[in-house]
Amino acid sequence: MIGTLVVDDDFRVADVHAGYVKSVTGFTVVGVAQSAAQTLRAVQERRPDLVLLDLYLPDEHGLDVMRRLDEVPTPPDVIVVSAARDLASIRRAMRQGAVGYVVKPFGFALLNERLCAYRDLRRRVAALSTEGSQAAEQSDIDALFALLGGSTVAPAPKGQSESTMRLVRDAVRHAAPDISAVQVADSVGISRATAQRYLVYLARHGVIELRLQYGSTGRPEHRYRPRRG
Amino acid sequence: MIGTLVVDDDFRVADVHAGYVKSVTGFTVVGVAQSAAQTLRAVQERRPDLVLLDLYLPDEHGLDVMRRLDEVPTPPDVIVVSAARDLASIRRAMRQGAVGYVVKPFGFALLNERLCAYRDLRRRVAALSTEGSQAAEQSDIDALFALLGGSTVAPAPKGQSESTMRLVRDAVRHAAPDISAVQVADSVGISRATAQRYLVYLARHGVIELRLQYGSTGRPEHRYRPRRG
DNA sequence: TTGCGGTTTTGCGCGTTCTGCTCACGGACC
DNA sequence: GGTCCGTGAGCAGAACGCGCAAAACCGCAA
Repeated sequence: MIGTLVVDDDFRVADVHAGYVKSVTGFTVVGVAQSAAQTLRAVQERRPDLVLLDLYLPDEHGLDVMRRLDEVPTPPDVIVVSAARDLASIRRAMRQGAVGYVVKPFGFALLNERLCAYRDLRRRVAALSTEGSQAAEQSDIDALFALLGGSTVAPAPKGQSESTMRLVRDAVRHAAPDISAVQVADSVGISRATAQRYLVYLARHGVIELRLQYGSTGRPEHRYRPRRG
Repeated sequence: MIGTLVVDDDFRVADVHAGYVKSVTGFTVVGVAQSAAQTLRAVQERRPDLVLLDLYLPDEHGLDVMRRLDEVPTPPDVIVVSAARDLASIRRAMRQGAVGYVVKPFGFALLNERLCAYRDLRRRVAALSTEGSQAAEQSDIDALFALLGGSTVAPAPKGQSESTMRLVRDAVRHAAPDISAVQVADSVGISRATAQRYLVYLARHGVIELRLQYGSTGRPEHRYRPRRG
């Protein structure tokens, strides 16, 4: 079990995040903190493996807190969870060794993906440490760093391109609250048929959600939305 | 140019590494250090972008040095260079935000690959920072973390020449607002196949940007444009 | 309640165009 | 004269748009 500390200045948001974490197999929530002071104390007392760290805290900036997390005997890993999307914060988080960075607000799917990637990383580390030879090969190290990036996307669907996939996914992600196939086609600049092909693929793989819109005459319209818990 | 500080307790090894770094286009060596104290001073004085950090230093362990590098005004990135292959060191280096970990002894090819990956990462960051909106998308952040893994592409510039690369790059740079593969081929005076080979390489390494042109029937055309606002 | 026509949307095969890969040719450097 | 590196030509297939048929709903009448 991966003990996780959830940090957010808004306790309702923290609760939602904690709920997400709990429903991912292999993860438990060992505490919830709403300030830098609470975070540091919780890390020292509960010894979490992972911290979901918000950056906007009332008493201190999250990235400064993060730097001090290294000073405890068993420093936790950190996934930054913030509405801050400026490059400076992202870059600094990376430099300080964050294993992930998700922008709020986000749905369950995104966090689930990151947590699973982190779980894979830990599993790989555990597998290496139990192997007879204590010496890791360069290829093992490379594999670990590659897991940091996360096997985020399925590399190559058949007959579909990565660029178009991103366009369609972003179109759905920015649509509020949902969007139809023709709207996606119009927004991206592709034909309806192509848009539908990609939407079906994304829905089948759980990246987006499908809802049927009834009411008017004719066949019900498929409306897509980004996956929320 | 990416200013690099090479750190190794053995000055001959440091010299070899410095030679490697210098021969990678885009990198310069701004200093060489053989101890923790020298490293810290050099970082403060020379402000390198990147540090090739050995772990076995006479006065202090490299990972402890690394932690203190964050405290300077412009903290550098770190690639760990060490004969230590134990999981604890590797794990801690990752947690502290190392962008790479190469085990000694290694050849030029390996270091070259890592440096190229790091250069791609910087280019990507620079491209994002010059884009009008300061707000990065989640997908952009994901891409940045994926570049940390680096194993995404084989950065072997094999079968390509430097002069042709410049020709293709300049052709894209002077095209407004974007240009197709056949147009590049026509403009430079090479075949379409060759132009495409170079364009793919440049796009993969973040020098130019790729956009798909939809609308007409048939496979969409790849249109390339230089990276900037 | 059930069946039928109308309507709108999805789903799929097909043709089209561009890409990416493979292989053979030509020049340069030994 | 052999070997290697970069290029050009040709071909399989990747990824799109078009158009039609089937699907799935609603309304209405029997």
